[in-house]
Amino acid sequence: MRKELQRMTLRQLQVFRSLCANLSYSRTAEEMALTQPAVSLQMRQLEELVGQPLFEYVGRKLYLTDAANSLLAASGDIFNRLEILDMQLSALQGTLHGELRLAVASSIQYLTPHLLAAFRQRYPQVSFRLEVSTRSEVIRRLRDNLDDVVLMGMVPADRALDFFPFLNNPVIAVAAPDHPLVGRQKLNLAELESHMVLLREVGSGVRKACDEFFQQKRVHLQQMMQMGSGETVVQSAIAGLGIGLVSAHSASAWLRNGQLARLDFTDLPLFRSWCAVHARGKRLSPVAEAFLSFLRDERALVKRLAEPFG
DNA sequence: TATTAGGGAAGTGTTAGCAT
DNA sequence: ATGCTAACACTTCCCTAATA
Repeated sequence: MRKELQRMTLRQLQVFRSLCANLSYSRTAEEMALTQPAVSLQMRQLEELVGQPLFEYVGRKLYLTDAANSLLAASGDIFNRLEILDMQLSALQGTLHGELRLAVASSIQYLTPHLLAAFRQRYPQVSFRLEVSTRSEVIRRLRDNLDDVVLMGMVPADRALDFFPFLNNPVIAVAAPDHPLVGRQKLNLAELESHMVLLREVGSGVRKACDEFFQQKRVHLQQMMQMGSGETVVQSAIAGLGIGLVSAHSASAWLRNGQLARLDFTDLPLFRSWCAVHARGKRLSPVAEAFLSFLRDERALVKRLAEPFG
């Protein structure tokens, strides 16, 4: 490694990251409680160590150079590592504290807060940053290493991922209480072919599971509408648009209060699993490790938490 | 808005002297 | 040998004021 780089200080990187975010020397100075010349000087010295310019002006606007983008990514790693160290040190003193960064696919968003609450009961010093996104967005976040742990169904086949299932994710058929199929027992899947069926959007885990399931069972839907989210499928079913196929976790509240009825198909529910996922080889923080152990070792508790949603 | 100059305060590293 | 402390020099940080 070039000797100069090793003389880079954490202070310089802090200022650098702030400047990258603010794209203004004076705003950075304000944010870091420095004077503006101090920021300017720190950056000039950092540029000297790096051996290349980090910022350039085009007109009045400040832009990052390629070197700055590389440094930004590297400094992100460095500060993440320090955060992990901080957690490790606190774990050595007997308490686990720090932030768990979690991204979840939208269908599991209702259950997640209950998982977090139970986890926090055990580790009261832990805080959370929760990101709720679509399945494809969650996959992108996994690739960009933006979170500690991801919860999703239908984990993409990718060798670079480590995952394990921690909870059943039943996909059920629901409809408005006045739907003609409500009340009939042991329905055959072929019945779906003569009714309007509401499905999640392509790319969602539930949709992927349904498509594979129908193909396997040789069911060919005649009338189908695609909705943008589990929430919308549920609301469309309530509104009487048709039969919705959704994760039981997203329909439970409306099943309980009677706005939705569950249809009794012999081949349903379709059992999939919720999985905890992270990039293989990722250095997990102690908090992330503890959360994964919690999901892995406390199946009974997790299952109990999920019951109101099943 | 960014840079430069000059200076005080704080931090860091080196050395020597002493104790264990 | 090893560890601790104090003294000193050097470096770094960040300020104000002036300037491009």
